[in-house]
Amino acid sequence: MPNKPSYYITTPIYYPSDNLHIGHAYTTVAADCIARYKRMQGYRVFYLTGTDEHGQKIEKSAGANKQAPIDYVNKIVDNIKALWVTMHISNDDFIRTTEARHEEVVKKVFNKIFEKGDIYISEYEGWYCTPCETFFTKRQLHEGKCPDCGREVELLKEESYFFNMAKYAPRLLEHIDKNPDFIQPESRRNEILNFIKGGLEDLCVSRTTFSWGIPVPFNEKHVIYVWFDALINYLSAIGYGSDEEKFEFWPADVHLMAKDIIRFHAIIWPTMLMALDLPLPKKVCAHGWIMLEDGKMSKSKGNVVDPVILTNKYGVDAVRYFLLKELSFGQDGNYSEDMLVSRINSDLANDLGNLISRTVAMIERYFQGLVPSLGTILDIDKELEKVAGIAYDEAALFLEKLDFANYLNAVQRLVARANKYIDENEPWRLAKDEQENSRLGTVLYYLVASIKTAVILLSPAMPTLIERTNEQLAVFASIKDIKWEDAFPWGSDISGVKVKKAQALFPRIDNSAQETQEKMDQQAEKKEKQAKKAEQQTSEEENSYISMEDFAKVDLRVARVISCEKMEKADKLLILKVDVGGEERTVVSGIAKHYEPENLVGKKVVLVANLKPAKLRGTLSQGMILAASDENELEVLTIQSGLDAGTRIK
RNA sequence: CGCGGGAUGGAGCAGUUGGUAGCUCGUCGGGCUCAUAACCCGAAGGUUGCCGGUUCAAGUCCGGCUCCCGCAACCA
Repeated sequence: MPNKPSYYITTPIYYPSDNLHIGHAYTTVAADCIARYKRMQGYRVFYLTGTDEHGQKIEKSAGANKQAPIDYVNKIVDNIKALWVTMHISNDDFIRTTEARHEEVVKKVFNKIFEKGDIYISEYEGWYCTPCETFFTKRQLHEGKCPDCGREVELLKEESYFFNMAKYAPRLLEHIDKNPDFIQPESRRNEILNFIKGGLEDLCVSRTTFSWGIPVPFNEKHVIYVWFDALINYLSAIGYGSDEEKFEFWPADVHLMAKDIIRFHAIIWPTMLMALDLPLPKKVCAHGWIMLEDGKMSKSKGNVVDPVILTNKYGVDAVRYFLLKELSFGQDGNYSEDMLVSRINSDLANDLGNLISRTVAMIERYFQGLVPSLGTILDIDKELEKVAGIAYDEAALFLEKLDFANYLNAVQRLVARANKYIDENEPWRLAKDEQENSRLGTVLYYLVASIKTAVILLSPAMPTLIERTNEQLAVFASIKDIKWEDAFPWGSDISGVKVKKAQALFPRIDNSAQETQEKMDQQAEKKEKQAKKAEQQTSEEENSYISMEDFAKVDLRVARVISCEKMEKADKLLILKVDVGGEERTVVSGIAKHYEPENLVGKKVVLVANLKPAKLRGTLSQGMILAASDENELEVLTIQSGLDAGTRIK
C-alpha cells in the first residue's frame, strides 16, 4: 500500500449544555464536506468532532436538574451523536473530554508544561462575590458591585496556576505574519493580530471554585480551566503520547469553527502547542453565523432552528446543500425556511432533479431504457464536455479554499449547461427521424456523462446523492469508493447502462402543500413536546411537587404602581415605584419592550414581596412583578377589583 | 469613546493586487414540449449609505458622518 498523504480536520467539540442547533450543524456539515472530498482524492483522512463536557456551566445545569454532571451530559451527547448520524456526518472519531483517554493526555500536557516552567503557581487577584462564589475582573463589575447580584465584592487573592502565554506572543505574531493562510478569513486574521499587539496576559488555567473538571495532577484542589482542557482534544483523539503511528496526523490541516471562538484557537491553542514543542495547525478557519430574520438564534428568543426537524422534512442532501450554498463562508448569513425552500426548488428540483428526470425519460422512451452508444461527436458536444471539465477543476479549486458557495456554483453551471444542451439539440425532433437515431444516441450519452460528473462532484456535499441517482441511472457499478477523478475526463463506457424512471430525486416543494405540511409538522412537534414534558413530569414527579408550606413562603401582594419610568441605557428595564399597603418599594422589571411606562401607572399588579432584593444595572429591585409571557407576548398580571394595595394573595 | 460585522438593481448575496458593476431569485416579453407548471432565449431594473481626499482612473485606498446588526451588560 503506497503511503497516502494524511489529512486531519476538526470541528470544535461542542458544549452539551443543550441540544445543538443549525449553527453547529453548519460547522459540522462543512467539515464533513471537506473530509469526504479529501477521501475521494485519496487522502487518509481523520475527521474529528466531539463534546466538551466540563466546566461550571454544566455543573450548574446538572445541579438544577438534580443530576450528576455525567448523567446530565450523557443524555445530550447521545442526542448529538444521533444528530450526526441523521446528517450523514462521516466523522472518524467522537471525543468526549470526560473520557479517560482524554483526561490522561490533559494531565500529561499540564505536567509537561509545568515541568518546563511555563505553568507556574501564583495568586489570582480578583473581585470575589461570596454568595455567587464567582470571581470577576474589574471590567466585569458594575459600579464596583457584583454584576450578577449587585452586592459588594471583595478583593481576594486565590492561589492559581498560570500559563505563561505572554512569553510566546512574539513568536506567535511572527508565525501569523509569515503564514498568511494560518488564520482565515483575512478579516479574522487582522482581528487576531490587533488583539495580540494589544498585549497578551498570562492565562489563568486552574480554578478552585467548582469541581467538575480534570484535577491538576499534582494539586487536587484545582481543576483545569475548561478551554485548556478542551483544546487538547485535538491531540488526545489522535493518541498524543500513546500512539505514535496515529499521531502522525498531527499537525492538523484545518481547525474549523464559528467566529466566536477564533481567539481560543488562534491565540491560546498555538501558544500551548509552542510550549509543548509541537508544530502548529496549518490552518484555523472561522465561518460566520447563521442569522434569523429576527436576529441571532438564541434559546431565550425561542427561535432556535432544529436541524433534525429540517432534515426529516426536506432530506439530508437538500439541507446540507442549502447550508453550504446559501451562506458566504466567512460572513454571517441569513436563514429562513422560505430561503431553504426556494433554493431547493430552483437548484435541486428544477435544475438537477429535472435534468435527470428528463434524461431518464427520454432514454426510456427512445432507447428502451438502455443508455445508447456514441456516434459522431460534434462541436456542441465537445463544448458540453469542456464545461464538465471546467466544473471538475473549479469544484476542486473552491473546495480547497473552503469556498463552498462557489464550489456548488461551479457544478451548477454544468447542470445548467446540460439543460441548455437539451434545448439546443431538440432530441424530441431527432426522435421523429430514423436517420437521426445515431445523433439522438450521442446527445443522450453526453447527457448521462454530464449527470455522472455532476453527481460525483456534488457527493461530498450530498452524501446520499450517488446512491439515489444510481437507482434511476445505474452508471455506478458500485457506489462505494467513488473517486474524485471518476468524475472527469469521461472515459468509462456508460452505454448499455440500465435506466429506470422512479420518484423525483428532489420533488418540488409546492407552497400551499408546504404550508399544510408545516402546520401538520408543527402540530406533531407540539404533541411530541407535550409527550416529552408529560414523560419528564412523571419521571420527576416526586421532585416536582412542592408542599403547601413551601408555597406559603412566597409572599404575594397586590401592589399599586405609583410611578414608572424607563431605565437609562437599558433597553429591557423599567423602574417602577409601587405601593404595597403603605410601604413603597422600587422594583426593576424587564418588560420595557412590552409596556409603555405611563400605561402602567395606577394599575394594581402582583408583587413577590419577599424576594431577595437584587441590584440591576445599579438600581436595587425590591421584589418581582409577575407576568406571563412566551416568545412574542408578555402580559403583566393585574388585579381589576377594588382590593387594596398590600392585600395578601394566596 | 467597550469589541466586532455590515450598508451594491424589488429580495438575498459576489466583487481577487483600484481600470466605467456580476450571480441567484423575482418581474416582463418570447420559444419549446423530453421533463418535477419544469427547461431555453431576450428585456427592464443600480449616480455601489452620505460627504470629502488620493489618482489619469475607486464599490475597491485614506479621513469624517449617518443608519442597521451581532457580542458584551440588563430580562428577579
